[in-house]
Amino acid sequence: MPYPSKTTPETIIQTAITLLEQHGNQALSTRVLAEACGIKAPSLYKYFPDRASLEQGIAAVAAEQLENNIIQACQHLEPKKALYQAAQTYLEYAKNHSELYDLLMQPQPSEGAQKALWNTMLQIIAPITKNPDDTANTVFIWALLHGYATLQRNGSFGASGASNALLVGLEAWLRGL
Amino acid sequence: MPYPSKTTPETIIQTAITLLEQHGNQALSTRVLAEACGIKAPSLYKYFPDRASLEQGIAAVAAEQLENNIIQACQHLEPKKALYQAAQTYLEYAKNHSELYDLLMQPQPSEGAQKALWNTMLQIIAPITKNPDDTANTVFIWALLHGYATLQRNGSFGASGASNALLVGLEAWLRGL
DNA sequence: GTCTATATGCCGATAGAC
DNA sequence: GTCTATCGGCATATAGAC
Repeated sequence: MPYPSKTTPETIIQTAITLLEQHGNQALSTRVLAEACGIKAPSLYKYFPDRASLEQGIAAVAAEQLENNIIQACQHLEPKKALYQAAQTYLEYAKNHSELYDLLMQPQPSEGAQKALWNTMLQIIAPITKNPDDTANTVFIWALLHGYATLQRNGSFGASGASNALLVGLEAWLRGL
Repeated sequence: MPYPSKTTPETIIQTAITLLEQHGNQALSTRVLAEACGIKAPSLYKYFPDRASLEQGIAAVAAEQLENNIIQACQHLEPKKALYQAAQTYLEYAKNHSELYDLLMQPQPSEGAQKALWNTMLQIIAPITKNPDDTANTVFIWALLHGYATLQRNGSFGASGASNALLVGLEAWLRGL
């Protein structure tokens, strides 16, 4: 609660993200969020009509972060290198911001949030297959990355790292294209 | 509530699965489950010490169902055909029992439940790569299937089906092995 | 724009009688 | 093995004063 203490939708979302990454979405109640913002719970409703709209705002920020990370990491790389770099960036984001990533990938986020991600993936795939709207291969790569991110987070791979599994698989896929 | 009305852990789990698939895990409270079983909520605690153990029981049943479906569908198929068939069976189960599949894949299910799934996938992959313990490729395939299943369920692929994307990708991957 | 007070509902879990 | 009664807590959201 810095001294200027200006409450805006943006500051609320930022505070929410901080708490979210620490304790998960389910632990983020209106009361604790309001307290962290220096106000009381009912005051939040002056900025967001309900909880769903707050979560949409959070998801939009998360999508933008992930998108920017990928675009920045892949600039000026040749197509295949860009794919490897995008995959690594994607997985790192999902790992380092796992609760935020979970929220972004929930069944009903804002439609635009996931759409932005889709377009980002498409831009990575298109130069490789030389198809500007390669739906099938974009689906394939996104499914692979999302599945790997969540299974790794859940500990489903066991203690063994499985760290290079994705790289090996991607190489095989590229060879077989 | 059939007339014999014998309550056992198994009948409770079966009732829970029915309700779960209709309304999701979050809507499955001890009260509504008990009512569907023809008893009152506190009586459930005679069979399961807490909610977590109930969910473990449910996850175990789900894992067994999925495992059996895959094994049965792939019997006597040559390795690559078996992979295609396993993938299709996996995705169908995740689609037709989406709430149950969600529960199975949650961060903290019984450790054994997901391990059974892992071993099933391993048995599909091993004959293809001729490596009896091919961790890397099993990770790759499982991540692909899980990611595809969840993204499809979330509607992340948009209206366009993306139905053959997985098959096309798998073919490329097999060629590149 | 923030507050107090409250409505209304949900949850998991326990104690103890029968 | 099932019940009634209850504990203690959580949540989202609204009404109305200041």
